Amino acid sequence: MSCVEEPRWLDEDEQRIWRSYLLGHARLNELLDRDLREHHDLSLAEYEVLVRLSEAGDRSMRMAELAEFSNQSRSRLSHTVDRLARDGLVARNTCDDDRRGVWAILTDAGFRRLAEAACTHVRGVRAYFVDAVRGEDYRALGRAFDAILGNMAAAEERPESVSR
Amino acid sequence: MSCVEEPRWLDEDEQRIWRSYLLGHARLNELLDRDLREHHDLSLAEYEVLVRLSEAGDRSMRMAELAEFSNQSRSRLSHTVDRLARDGLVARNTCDDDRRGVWAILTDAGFRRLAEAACTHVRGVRAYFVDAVRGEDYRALGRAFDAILGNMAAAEERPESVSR
DNA sequence: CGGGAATAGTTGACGGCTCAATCATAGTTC
DNA sequence: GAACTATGATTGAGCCGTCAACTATTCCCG
Repeated sequence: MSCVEEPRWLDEDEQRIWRSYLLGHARLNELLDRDLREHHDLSLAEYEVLVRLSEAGDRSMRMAELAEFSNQSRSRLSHTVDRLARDGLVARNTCDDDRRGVWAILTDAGFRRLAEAACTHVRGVRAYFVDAVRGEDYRALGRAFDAILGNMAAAEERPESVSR
Repeated sequence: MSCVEEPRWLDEDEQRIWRSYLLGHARLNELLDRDLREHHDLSLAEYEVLVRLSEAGDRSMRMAELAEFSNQSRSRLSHTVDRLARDGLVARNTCDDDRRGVWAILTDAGFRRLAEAACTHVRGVRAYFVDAVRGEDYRALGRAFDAILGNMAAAEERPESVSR
């Protein structure tokens, strides 16, 4: 299926900024992922899961909730937790009150690994992201992504989407 | 290998914005990728390659250069071009003056497919990114990612990196 | 010229992600 | 309570990306 009418194309500035964002994100992600893999044998996705578990009460969370918080599909989370469980960093426990459900639990080994990795990771996030941007622009960046998120959420509500 | 000394942790605002960015990017990317795949059977990576080729003189580019411009490793580009060539959207031509080299060439079918896809894609980039952000914040976002890119490039020059 | 280093690109194995199908359990309706 | 539907999570196939090894060509330097 293709698009029925010409869109408003991006002007030069709009395009330049869009591409800075694309390139910047790609490079940053690559760097942070590599740091975690090299030094701590964790992918960004795995790290994210450990972080969210560590912040939860009892260091545990239901799979569906964990999927949301760690920005992964349920299926992807299943696989990620498989790997983390294989390495002993997370354990699974079936849920008593809803026996379809499963709790993912951060083990002590998982907590220790996270503590080490967080140190490296935060250092990177600071050096390459937070501290690289002027404070005023940093706040603007926050507003920008909040707007993007809000707008996407609103678009999902609306009946006819952008693409045809 | 782990990190030797405590980093300066992110304060609440820094962290909130960092996470907005992570989530916003994840959702946006998902959406744009899905639009391209559903309507035009192209991944974002494939789309990017077609775009860069279409902008080059003669609709063709050396593989190494194309890899840079489309933000992919050379190896990844090889695979991506494999797929595009299999679908007849790109052709390969060995280079006359440097016989190690290969030209990737956008075919007519590739150009047509790109024209269709661009329409959908630009519409999405506009709706979900460019037009979702206030003009002032949009420019700030550009400055932010330019700073991030500049800073990473500078860091690569320096001897000792952030991670240990 | 000859040999070693550098460069262009490809390949294949492996791991991660997506998608659709599946299983098990829970809720709902008559 | 039987049948349907909805929900929570997993599975496996297939595609994509990464990494290290490889081939082929060119460059450099004595």
